[in-house]
Amino acid sequence: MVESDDGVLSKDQMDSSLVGKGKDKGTIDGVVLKKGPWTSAEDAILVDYVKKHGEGNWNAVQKYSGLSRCGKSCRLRWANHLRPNLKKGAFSADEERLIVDLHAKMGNKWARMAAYLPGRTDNEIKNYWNTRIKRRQRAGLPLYPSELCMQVMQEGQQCSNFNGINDANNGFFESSSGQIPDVVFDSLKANQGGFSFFPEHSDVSASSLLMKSLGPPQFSSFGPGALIRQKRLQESIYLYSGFSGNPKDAFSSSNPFEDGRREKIARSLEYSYHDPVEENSLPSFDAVQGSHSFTNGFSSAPGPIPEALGLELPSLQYIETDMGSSWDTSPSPPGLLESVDKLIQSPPRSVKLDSDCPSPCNNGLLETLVYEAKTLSSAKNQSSDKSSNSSAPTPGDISSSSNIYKTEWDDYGNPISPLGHSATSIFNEQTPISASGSSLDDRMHADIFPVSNVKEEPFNQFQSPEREQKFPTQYEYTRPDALLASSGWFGLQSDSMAALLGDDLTSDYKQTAEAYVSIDQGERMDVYSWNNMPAFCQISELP
DNA sequence: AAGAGTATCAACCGCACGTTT
DNA sequence: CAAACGTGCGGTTGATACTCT
Repeated sequence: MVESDDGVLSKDQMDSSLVGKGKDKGTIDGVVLKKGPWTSAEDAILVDYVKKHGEGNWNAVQKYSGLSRCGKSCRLRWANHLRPNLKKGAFSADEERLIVDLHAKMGNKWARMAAYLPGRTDNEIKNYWNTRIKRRQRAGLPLYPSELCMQVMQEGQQCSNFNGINDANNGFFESSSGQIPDVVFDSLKANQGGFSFFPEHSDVSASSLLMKSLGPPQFSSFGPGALIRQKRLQESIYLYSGFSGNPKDAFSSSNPFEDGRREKIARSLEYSYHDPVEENSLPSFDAVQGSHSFTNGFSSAPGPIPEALGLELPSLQYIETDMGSSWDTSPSPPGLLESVDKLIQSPPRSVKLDSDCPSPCNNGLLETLVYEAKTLSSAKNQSSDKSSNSSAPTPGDISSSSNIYKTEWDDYGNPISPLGHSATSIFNEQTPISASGSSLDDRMHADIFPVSNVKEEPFNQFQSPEREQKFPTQYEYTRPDALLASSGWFGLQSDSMAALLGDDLTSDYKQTAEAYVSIDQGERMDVYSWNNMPAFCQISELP
C-alpha cells in the first residue's frame, strides 16, 4: 500500500477523499470523510488524539481532531498500525505454528487468535492465513501439519468412552475461547495412508450449498435466527474449506475445471452440515449412540454449535459438549481408523432415516439432494401425497445425517489440487444453468447439485488389488463416487433428477454422459456429464 | 526487458452485537 | 421497547511489490 509519508495525497487519495457516498455515508456534519491510505500527518493526528483521549470513542476523533476519517477507519488504523507494541514484519516460525494451531482450534476467529499473538493484529493473521491457504493450495499440501492431526487423533482415541452427555448450553462457545480441544483431524494422509479427514482447504461451500438447496419453504421451521446461523455456518465452511468467501477465488485455479474438481466435489459430499435449528435448540445429542467416531454434522452437533468447533471444526472433529472439560469427556471415537473401517464396511444400501444413527454413511449433502430432488419431483407431479417423501430424508432426518469425510485427493489424483472452489460456483460455472436465476427454481438448479466429479478411470480399475493394497482403506473415501456409493445415497429417480435440472437439462446431461460405472453390490452409477466433464452421478440398483 | 501472474498488505464494507438514549 | 449509536469482527477489495516466463 502506498502510504504517502510526506502527507501528500495521491490521486486515489484525492479521489477517495472526495467520495461521499450519499447523504450520510462519507460525510460527518458536512465534512467529507477521507478514504484510502493514511498519511503520516493523519497518523500523527490520530496518535495525538489517542494520547489525549485514549482509545475508543472513535467517532469523536473527527470532531476533536479534525481528522477527516470515520471512526471505523480511525480505529482500524490505530489498531493495525499505530498502537504501541505492534510487531511488524514476517511471522516467526513459532508464530506461524501458533497460528496454524489456533486456526485449527478456532477457525477464522482472527481477533481471538490475535489475542494469542502479542503485537499481531487480526488483520495480519487473516492475511497471513489467506496467503498460506493459497500457497498450500497451489502446492497441494495439507493445510495442517500431520503431527497436529496425529496428536489430535491420539487424544481422540484416548477418550473413546464418551457417552454422549449433551448440554447444549454449557458454554461451549465461551469455552472455545480458551479451552478448545486440540482436535483436528487433518492431513492424515502422511500418517494414515493418505486418509485425511480434514480438507486442506476445499472451497466447497457445502453448507451454503445445502442451505441454498434446502430452500426456505422446506425449512421454514428453522425459525428466527436461521439466517444468522446460516452465516455462521458459512463461516465454518470457510474454515473447513479455506474458502476465502470471495467468489473470485472460487475459480482462481489456473485450471479450475481440472484442478479443483475432484476435491470440490468430493468435499461437497463430505462436509458436515449442522442443522441450524439443532444448533441452538438443545437437540438430542446423537453421539449418545457413541458408536461412531465421526461426528455427524447433523445429529451429534450439540445444541449451539461452538462457533469455533461446532461450526468450524472439520466435520470429523468431535463436538465437544463440555468445553470446560478436557477432551477426556469429548464424544470420542472408538478410534478413527476403526471407524473408517466400519464405515467402509457398513452397507451403503439405504438412506437411513432414523436420526439416531449418526453413521457417516449418510452423507448429509447427498441426503439433502435426494430429499430435494424428491421434494421437487413430488411438487412437480403435483402430488399431494406427502408420503412420497417418505423414503427421502426429511429436514429432520437430514439433521441426523452424517457426512464427515474429509478426503485427500492428492494421493491418487491431482498432486496439485488447488481447491478453493465452491461447489455451488462450480456448478454454476460448469453447467448451463444460470446462476443468476432469482427464482427458487433457478437457485435450486444452480445450487443443488454440486458437480459430482467422478474419477475418469473405471471404477474397477481403481479397485485393483494393487491399489487396494496400496491404499487399503482409504480410497473408498477418497473418491467422490466411493463416497456416493457408501453414502447410502442411491436411487435418485430420474424424475427427481428431471425435477431438479429440468427435463431438458437432464436430457442434455444424459446425452453427454461419458461414464457408466458399475459398482459392486448390485448398484450402478450413472455419471452424467456436461461439456465432457462429470457433473453429477446417479446410483441405482442394477436390475 | 517487459508483460503476466501471483503475493502481500492496508483499508473498506457490511453485519452483528452490546450499550445508550 | 425500540431506535440510534458505538464498536468489533470477518470478508473482500484494490494497489503495489514481487516473481516468473
